[in-house]
Amino acid sequence: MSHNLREIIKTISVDCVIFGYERSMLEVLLIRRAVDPARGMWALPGGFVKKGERTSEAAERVLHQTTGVKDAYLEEIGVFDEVDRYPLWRVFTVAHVALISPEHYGLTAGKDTSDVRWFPAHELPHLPFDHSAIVATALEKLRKRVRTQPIGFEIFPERFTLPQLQTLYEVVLGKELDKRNFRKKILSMHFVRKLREFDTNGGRRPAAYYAFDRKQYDRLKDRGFEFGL
Amino acid sequence: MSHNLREIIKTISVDCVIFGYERSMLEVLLIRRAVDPARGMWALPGGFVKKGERTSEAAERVLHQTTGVKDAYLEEIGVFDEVDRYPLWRVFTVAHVALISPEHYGLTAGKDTSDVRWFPAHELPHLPFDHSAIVATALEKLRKRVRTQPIGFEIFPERFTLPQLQTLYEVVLGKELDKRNFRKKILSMHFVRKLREFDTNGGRRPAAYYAFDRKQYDRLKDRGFEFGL
DNA sequence: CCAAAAGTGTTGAGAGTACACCCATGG
DNA sequence: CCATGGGTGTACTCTCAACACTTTTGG
Repeated sequence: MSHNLREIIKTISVDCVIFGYERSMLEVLLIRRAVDPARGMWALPGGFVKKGERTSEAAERVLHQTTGVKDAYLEEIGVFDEVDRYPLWRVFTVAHVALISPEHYGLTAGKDTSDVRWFPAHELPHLPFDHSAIVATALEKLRKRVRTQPIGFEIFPERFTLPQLQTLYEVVLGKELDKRNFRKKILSMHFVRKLREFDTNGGRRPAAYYAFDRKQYDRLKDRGFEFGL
Repeated sequence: MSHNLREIIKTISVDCVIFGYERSMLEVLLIRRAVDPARGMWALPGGFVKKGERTSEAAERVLHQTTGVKDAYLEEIGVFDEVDRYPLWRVFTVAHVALISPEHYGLTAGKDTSDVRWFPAHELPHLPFDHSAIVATALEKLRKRVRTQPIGFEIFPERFTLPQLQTLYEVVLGKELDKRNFRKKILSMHFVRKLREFDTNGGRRPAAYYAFDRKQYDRLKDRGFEFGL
């Protein structure tokens, strides 16, 4: 083992596809690369793994450094390791997906906002290396996950309306859902509870706010239930 | 890039959990380690990745070397990288699951059979490193997979009986299934067709042999359907 | 009073589940 | 003729999918 556990391992990196949900859109957080290769391009946040660190820890570190968020949903998607994916030397990268609530996220916390930005997941700029493939895989993973366990907790602020939640599902799944069936389904799971507050924005009937019931939510997640939509 | 693409990368290895189905049991292929560390112990087949190779290719190579099988179902399960998982130096391993049909498998092809053996998946010997955790994760993966797409094609010989297929599912899922419901389900998918041959072994009514219909099977797999059992 | 989105129930079809008896063979 | 496992059908329940109108607000 190395003496210096903070030294980096140049062969192994992590990259994070960080999803957030804002303005009724699924968005991905990109950073502007400050160093070569691909300096100046928008790319996935990532970095090399350190000697005393696991890849999952490296991914948490990257997430924390770019967003200030800890303890978010963060999951490995897979290894990306085409031989020439990185131009300078051989790098194996372990890709991760994260879901965070932009509200929890202090984007400008100590950072110049000009080098970290949300982009709509379906209108990303051209990305360097194999980052486009990584994003595509992350989206796929998200689509599968959405079908086997509820999302929302990780990606939403404290309170939200059911139409907002529905829009999230529609964006992720890429298809429209029936309002009534969606509500029926969500409410039957009992992991959200209605608040006595209302979203009074706009010329329309106010939408009731809901909040997640953490206990129920965790219980359901552990059981690993089906979520057919 | 290195000049010698066949040189190994000592930081990254692959390990394969190779499942087979025989004697009505789900089995795992282990090899007896010929070198230190853990020389003489039964362990997962694996090896270091080479410089000109992807991890998926390394896994295919390992599978081919130990079984003679190419083009089997082989999928990444994840990275296992506890800092001290390997006693000599830091090694990140990318674990894979494979399903093969023991019939296709020339176990003794050029190999001394004493150092490669099937073990019942639920009665494995004590394994070195983190290999037990890898097997546990592989089994979990298999359980999930079994629910979203049919297995059998990869793991079964050319022809098989429905009771055999049912037993496979029971072993993987760890619960008994109703004969009638199972047959109804399988037959309704039309990816198996009945042959005019029968398994006449034993003092019982002969079981009809079936074979997979590759086209239908692939079509279903692509659609990614639900397989509730 | 108009536009815009929130909210609300019912019905029919299909899938899953539970369940018991007869059949073909080898010994 | 007996033991062993193979093979078959039906009824009930529950979940999913389709579908239209009323409500509340801001402008």
